[in-house]
Amino acid sequence: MGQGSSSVSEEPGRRRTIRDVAKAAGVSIATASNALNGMGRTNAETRERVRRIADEIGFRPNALARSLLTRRSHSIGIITNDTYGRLTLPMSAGVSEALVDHGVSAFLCATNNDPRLAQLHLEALLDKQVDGIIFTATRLDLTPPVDLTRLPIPVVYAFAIGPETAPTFIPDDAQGARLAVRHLQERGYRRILHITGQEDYLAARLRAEAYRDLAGEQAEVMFGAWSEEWGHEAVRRLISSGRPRPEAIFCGSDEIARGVIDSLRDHGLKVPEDVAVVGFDNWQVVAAQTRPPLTTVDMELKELGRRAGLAMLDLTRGLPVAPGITRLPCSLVTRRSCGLA
Amino acid sequence: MGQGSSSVSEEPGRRRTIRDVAKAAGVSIATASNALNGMGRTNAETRERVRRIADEIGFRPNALARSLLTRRSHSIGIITNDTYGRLTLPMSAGVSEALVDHGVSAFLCATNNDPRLAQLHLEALLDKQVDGIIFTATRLDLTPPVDLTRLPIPVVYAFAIGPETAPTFIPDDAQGARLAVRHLQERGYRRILHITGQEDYLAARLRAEAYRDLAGEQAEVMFGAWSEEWGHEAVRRLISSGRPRPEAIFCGSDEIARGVIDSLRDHGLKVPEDVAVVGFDNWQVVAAQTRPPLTTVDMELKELGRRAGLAMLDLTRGLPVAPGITRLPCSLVTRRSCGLA
DNA sequence: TTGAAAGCGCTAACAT
DNA sequence: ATGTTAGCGCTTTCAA
Repeated sequence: MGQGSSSVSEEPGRRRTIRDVAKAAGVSIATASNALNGMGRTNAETRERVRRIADEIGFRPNALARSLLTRRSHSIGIITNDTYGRLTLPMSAGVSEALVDHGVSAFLCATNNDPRLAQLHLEALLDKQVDGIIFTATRLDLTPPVDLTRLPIPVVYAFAIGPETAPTFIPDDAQGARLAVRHLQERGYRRILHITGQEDYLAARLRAEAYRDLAGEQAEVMFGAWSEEWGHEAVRRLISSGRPRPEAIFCGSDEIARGVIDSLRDHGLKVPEDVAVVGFDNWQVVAAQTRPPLTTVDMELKELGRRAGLAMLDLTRGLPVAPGITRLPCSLVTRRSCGLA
Repeated sequence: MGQGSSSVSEEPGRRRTIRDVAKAAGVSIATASNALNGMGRTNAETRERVRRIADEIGFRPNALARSLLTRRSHSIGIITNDTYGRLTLPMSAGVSEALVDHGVSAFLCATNNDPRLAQLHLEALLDKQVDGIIFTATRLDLTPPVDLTRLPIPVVYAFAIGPETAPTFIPDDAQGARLAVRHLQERGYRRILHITGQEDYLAARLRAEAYRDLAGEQAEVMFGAWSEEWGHEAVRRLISSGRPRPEAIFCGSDEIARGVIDSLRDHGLKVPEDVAVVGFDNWQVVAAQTRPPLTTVDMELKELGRRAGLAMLDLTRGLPVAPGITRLPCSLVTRRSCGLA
């Protein structure tokens, strides 16, 4: 009843517990807990008082204690093989965006594809009772460096293809490729060439296939490395082959596109007047800096991460989530490499 | 004593607890705990048996329960304003590398510089009882979007300058710049120009200052944007000014260097024969792709992260850690833009 | 509406 | 060397 007992602020270093709140409000711990979380079970007046006091003394519930009881840690793990950041950071920013409002935080584990490291990280995550794990990689068809199929918690795959039973979110590479090719065709470009990366990458095959479907008879795919250098080399071969040159080139990555554009210029060919070029990735540092700036396909990685985060949220709440692959649409960012908008 | 009671595997879904281990081993919970963690306090034979059984039934201690008692969560938070990844991911990979062997995991919080988001993340971290926070940013002189100075836990700054009382790890920009300039001078280049980014970036000023100290009378700094375009523009100005052209150009970033190199080529100047170029960042996608490949300064971000992680480890153990700025050496990666090795 | 009590899984005195 | 007990901070029956 007495409220003045300022014995609350003894031991200034210690964090306030619900005990402190209860004492200061002159109620029991249970009532304090109810007032802070429960709905309706407490007298409105009491509830207000408890909440006000909790606020005043700066009470914040210990999530560890709560989790121990509720068996939900409100944290998840993101396991990635990416150590470079281009894909993983936008993705996990998207994941966090979906989770942070629900008080869920994400442990980021960079494995560098090392099984030992991956195992270590996984054990730490499991011990910390994460509610789920999101696996993400630098290529769709990468096998996780550690077995994720027998875990007691849900696993979601993002930019990586998991087993059929697990929700998997990947960019719709075929749709992205169609976006690019159609964009070129709509502007009147007919003979379109596709210069892309390694054929053993699923993404490369998916894009090439979609391209072939649209490009007609003259469809021609040049597989190579995912590098600027390959862009140069491919153009060099093209020119020296003496064949009629394509009206447009759809590139499998912005880096390749950059090589292509530079090489085209070296050969006295103007982009887009002589040859139009489209890229794939919308990797700012590359796409915005080509001359002219590159029209390219954006995989919407942040949105991809957000969707993966949302799925994880549902999963941890016991809600049903469709297993299997969900392909998320890519968008086209138009700059100047296929003529003016 | 009877050990055969295979009642252990009731409820297959539930995770094993130390209770299960104790029961299966026919000892008390305390003894089981001691056998698993304590040193010496238990009979060697018992210890072995307990450990073996724990292993067999797949027991893993619940870190939440342990943390509640020990007041160490073995997790930390990394708060970054970077949503792009170039700096943050290598850094936090370094942090993790230092921590993972000690069972410490890192929550990654991308704030996008939004105070609301930062506050949200911070509260979640604090509630989860993280042992410490590492703040990191895309520029040294960035003010955190949320107050980090009154926290009950240690804060370490990495690639961001904190208050004097906090351990701060940043690259030694001056030393990096000297590395670049000396490298040029050792190869006989005399008139060296410095083209760099925005003057209001501390890093730009630090590098420019170090450059001026070494470059002698003809030292000249051109501040501008951190972009490839500025590299082009700067060279254009240089040429059209009609002044004698420099023998070498030290650039404040790889992107600027790329613009410079391309522009030089456009003007018919050969790198390194006519003008040598050095960059700063060693950002693979840029530095390895210039023609010729770029000799550049590497800030050793992963090592920086590792050091920050190590400092955090000490701090959470109550060991003394020197407050204030620690500048970590940069290294020079030689490619071909200043002549052959 | 409120409080007493049990207990999440574990560690750490203390007693045996 | 081992077991008993208390308790970390919280939620949740169940009784009052």
